[in-house]
Amino acid sequence: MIRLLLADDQALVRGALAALLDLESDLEVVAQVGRGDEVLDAARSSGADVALLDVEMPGLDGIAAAAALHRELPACRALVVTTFGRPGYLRRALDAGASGFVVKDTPAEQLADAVRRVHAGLRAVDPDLAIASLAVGASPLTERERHVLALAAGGGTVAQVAAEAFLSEGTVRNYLSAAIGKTGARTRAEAVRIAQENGWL
Amino acid sequence: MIRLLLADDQALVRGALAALLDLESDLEVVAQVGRGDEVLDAARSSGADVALLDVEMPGLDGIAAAAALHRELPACRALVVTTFGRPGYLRRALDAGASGFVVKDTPAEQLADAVRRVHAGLRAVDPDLAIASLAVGASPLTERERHVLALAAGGGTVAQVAAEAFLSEGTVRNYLSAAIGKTGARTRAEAVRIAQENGWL
DNA sequence: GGCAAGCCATGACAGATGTCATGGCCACGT
DNA sequence: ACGTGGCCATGACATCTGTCATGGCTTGCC
Repeated sequence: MIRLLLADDQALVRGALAALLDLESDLEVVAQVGRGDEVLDAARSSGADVALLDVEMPGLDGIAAAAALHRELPACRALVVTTFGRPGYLRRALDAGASGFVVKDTPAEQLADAVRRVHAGLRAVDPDLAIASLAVGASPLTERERHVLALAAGGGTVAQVAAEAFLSEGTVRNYLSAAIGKTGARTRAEAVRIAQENGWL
Repeated sequence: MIRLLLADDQALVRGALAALLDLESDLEVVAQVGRGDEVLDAARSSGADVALLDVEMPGLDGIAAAAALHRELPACRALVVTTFGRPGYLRRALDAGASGFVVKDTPAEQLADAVRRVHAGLRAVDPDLAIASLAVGASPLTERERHVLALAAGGGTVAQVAAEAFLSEGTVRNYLSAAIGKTGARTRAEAVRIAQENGWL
């Protein structure tokens, strides 16, 4: 019997996944949480074998939660389940020590298989996404560029971003310009969109 | 026995919801689709009593699908189930003839109740969201302003938007300026973000 | 008809944005 | 030690954006 932990901020989806997985005779949902920062404690106290983690969660995102699990509780494997098949997410999830990565587009029948593969010590990765990840590659942005672009993503002006990042306005403009060039965008807003789609923020 | 149609583009969520609802003795999932433009046909051929519609779907969004159902097949009630609790969505869904509106944050137990209420001819609406919808009110944007802002949301330059909308650049700037003013934003990007959060696009 | 209100459309102008050239600093290979 | 390449930081300049004033058009209301 494989013991499962579910982490997803949408209660309806969490409950529905629990119902789906409980139908399998060899699977058992032993814990459910709605925040990333509750994953570690819940995994410890429930003795889960596999944790299904959504990427988008309050408190701590699913990738950071996977990293924490891998470090503190390596016996509990992490399987990241996400809405958005952004290539950068896959790479970051694997770097964080996740054993599997599944998009919510995949047929329901394959989820239980992915859980079993992960529990057996194998990897479970969406093949299409793996190819896309290779094609897109790692983020071309430097740390400062990423940071400034993330601040600008909120829609604030250069002056606001400069104040938040403790940089001069000219420097902020320069980083944004570099980010625009590297993403192949023509405006700041387009650069934000492209970076988000690729999971670079 | 209430007959259900599920429409959600994420196969995993769709399957999981089906598993959850099939656990209820008085509910039966008779059809599942992954695109909005397949809803009407599926509802007709399956004779569903209630349709659970996600808002974000390819082909036709859930709100438009609800409108089509209401017009062509009034015997089948529409219950909109969405990830994003954007106030504008609720208003537009009700205008389109939907009988209920549920956010995916709500506890799983309440979904079956919402289905039963809708089937009984009652309305099922998230109370918090109803209040938020009243507070935000309808979109302050005119049709042209909304259209131009939606085009600009992609991150394109004014010249590109002007070409797509067959307007002069000055006019496009004027609409964007009006949209920025009405949303209380300070930049175009911020106006896009605010409009999206309120479901005005 | 006369009039006000609202939407559509445009151009001129001030201010914000994106590009470029420049320079300091650090790590790396020779 | 020296040069190379990469990242960080800044200011000057051309371009683009957002604001404003203006006018035509339709709609609804005395």
